[in-house]
Amino acid sequence: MLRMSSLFVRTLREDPADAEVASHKWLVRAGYIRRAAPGIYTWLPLGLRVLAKVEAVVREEMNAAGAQEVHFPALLPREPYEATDRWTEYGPNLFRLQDRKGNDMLLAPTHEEMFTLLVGDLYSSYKELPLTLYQIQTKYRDEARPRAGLLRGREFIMKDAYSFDIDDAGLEASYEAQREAYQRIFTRLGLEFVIVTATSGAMGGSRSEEFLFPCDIGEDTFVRSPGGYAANVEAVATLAPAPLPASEITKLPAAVVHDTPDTPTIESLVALSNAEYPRADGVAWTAADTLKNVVVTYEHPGGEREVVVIGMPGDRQLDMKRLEAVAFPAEVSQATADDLTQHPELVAGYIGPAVLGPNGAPREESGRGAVRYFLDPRVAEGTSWITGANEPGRHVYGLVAGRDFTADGVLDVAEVKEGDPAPDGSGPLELARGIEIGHIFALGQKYAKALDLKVLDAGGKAVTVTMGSYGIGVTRALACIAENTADDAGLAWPIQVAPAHVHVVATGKDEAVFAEAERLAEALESSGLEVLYDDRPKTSPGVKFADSEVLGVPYTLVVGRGLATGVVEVRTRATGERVELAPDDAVTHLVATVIAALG
RNA sequence: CGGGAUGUGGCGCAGGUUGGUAGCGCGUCCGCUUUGGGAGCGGAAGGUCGCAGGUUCAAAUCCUGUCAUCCCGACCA
Repeated sequence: MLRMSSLFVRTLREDPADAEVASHKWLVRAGYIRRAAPGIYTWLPLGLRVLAKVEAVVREEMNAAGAQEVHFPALLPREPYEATDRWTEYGPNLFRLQDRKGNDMLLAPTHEEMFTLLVGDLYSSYKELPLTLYQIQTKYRDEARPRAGLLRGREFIMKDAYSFDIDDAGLEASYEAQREAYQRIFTRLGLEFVIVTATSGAMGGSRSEEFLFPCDIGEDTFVRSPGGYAANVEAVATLAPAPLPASEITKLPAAVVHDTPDTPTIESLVALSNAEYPRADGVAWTAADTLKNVVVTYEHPGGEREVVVIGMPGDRQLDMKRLEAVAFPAEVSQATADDLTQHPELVAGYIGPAVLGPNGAPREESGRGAVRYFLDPRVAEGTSWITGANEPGRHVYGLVAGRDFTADGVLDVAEVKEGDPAPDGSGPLELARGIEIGHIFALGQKYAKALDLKVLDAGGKAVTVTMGSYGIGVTRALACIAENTADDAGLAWPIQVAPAHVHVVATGKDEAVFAEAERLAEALESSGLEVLYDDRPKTSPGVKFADSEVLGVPYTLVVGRGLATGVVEVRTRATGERVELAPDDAVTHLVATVIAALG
C-alpha cells in the first residue's frame, strides 16, 4: 500500500513556468516527473508506476504476437552505424561521444544495426526464420528543440521490434502481426489512434505506416477522407489528371509570349492577364492557370549544393516538409539571392520551363546540364499554362506540358489543401493534427545488405534476409494518455495504467476515521486492488481532495464526516460522479468496478 | 540556425529606467489553534540576484562579454 505520509512525492500548487501543454504541466505538478535537463526527465515513484504499466501492456502484446524480448546497450560503437551510413545521415541529432581512447561512440537513436548484426551472429539458416525480436529501451536523439515535456524529449523510452524473414511474403506476415499488436496495445491503453500511410524517411524501406494520436497540439499533419483514406500529409499522393493523347495535344493553340510588366507575383500576373489578355472562352484566369517555378536548393550529404526548380500550379504553395521527405538524404532549403546569382538564367518572378531541365541549354563553363526541373503531378501532359518567359516583364501563354516543355521528373511536394480529392477516390480530404505514437516499416533489405545478413535457403544458397522495424514511443504514449485525460483539476488516468486503482482519503482528526480508512484500504488491497492511502494526520481535507484530483487515481474513497451516519463516499475521478455507501458496500462496489474495468 | 522573451531561496514572482546592506506568495521546520475543498496566529531556516569582466566610495540594478532556459519558426525514426 502506498501511503501519502511516506510517499516520495510533492504536488505543486502552481504551474511550472516552462510547461505549456497539459501533459507536461500536470505530470510535473502531480510529482510524476522532474526535468533534469532540456528534454530529459527524472521519473518519480508515481510516474514510474504508470510507466511500468504502459510497458507491461506493450510487453504482453509483443509476447502474444510472438516477438521475443532482448536488451541492447544504449551506448554503442560507431562502426555498425558507419556501415549503414547513418553515422553521417543521422546528422546532428545523433548524440556522439568518445571513449578515453578516442574511439567514436554514440547513444543509440534506434537499433536496426545492432539487431541485424546480432541475428547475423547467431542465425544462418532459413529454418530459423521467421524471427521477431524487440526491446524496451531508452533512446537518445539530440533534438534541435525538445519541447512539450515528454512529448518530444531528447531521452525517451521506445519499444522497438525487428522482424527477419526469408522473403516478401514472410515480411508481409510479420508486418501484419505487428500492425495488429499495435492496434491492441493502443486500444488497451485507451488511446484513440489513426493509422496513416507514411514516408519512410531516414529509415529507408518501402511500406510504412504511422499510428497517430489525433490531438490539436500534435506536430504531424495528416489527412483523412470519408471513404477511409488516411495518410501523413508528407505521404499524400496527388491525383494527376490523365495525360492528353498526342493527337489532342497538337490541336491546342500555340504558345504566345506577352508583355506583362510588373508581374513578379502570381496575384499581379492573374490581375494583369484578366485585364489585358482575357481567355478566349470568357472565363476569368485564376492562379490555378499559372505555372509557378519555385527555386530551392539541395544540400547533398557530401556537402554539394544544388539548385533545383519545381513547377506547380500558382494556387499551390511548396510544402517544405513534403519536399524534405522525398529529397532525403539531401537537405533542402529555399534558394537565397546568392543562389540566383549563380544561375543568371533564373529571372526572379519570370522563371519559365524554357531554361530548365531538358529544355535548357547545357551550361558551358561548368560543363553541367541545366538546373534540374521537376513538375507537380497536376502539370500533366497536355495541360496548358501561363508561365514565365525568362525575361523581366514577360510571360508565355498557352505553354503546353509535353508539347512545349518537359521536366526531369515528377515531384509531388505541393501543399495539400482541405477538400483536395483523396487519391483513391474516396472523397475530399480533411486535414487534422496528431502525435506519432507508433511507426511500422517494411524495411526490406537495406540493413541486411549493408550489414551482410544472409541465411542459407532450402537449396543451400545464401540469400539476404528481409526485415521490418516497428517502434512505439512508450513515454510519448504515456504523455498522450495524460494529455487526453487531464482536466482543469489534474490528471485522470485510465484504470489500466493508473499508479493505483483506489485513492483512500481519510479526512478530519477523528481516530475512528483513520482506523476505518485503514481497515477499508487493507480490505481493498487484500481483494487485489492497488491502493494509495492518504493517511496524513494533520493535512486539511481541502489539500487532500485537491491532491487526489491532481494525482488522478481513477477512484477515490473518502472516509470522513459521513462515517458518523454509517456512510463513506466513492468518487470517480474522470466523471466527478459521487455516491455514498456503507463502508463495506463501498469496498465490494469498488472491487467489482475495478475488476470489471480491468477486464 | 533565424525571431521573441527570461535568468533573483525548493516552486511562482516583484525589485531594475532613479545604484545605497534583497523582498512577497506558496512550500519546508517549530509551537498553539483548526479539520469536507489548497486553514489561522506566532516563530524559524533557506538566496555570493546565471557566469565573467568593467564603471563606481558603493552594482540584483549601469556597461561589455558569455552561458543557460523557454516560446514561435527552421529542423525532427
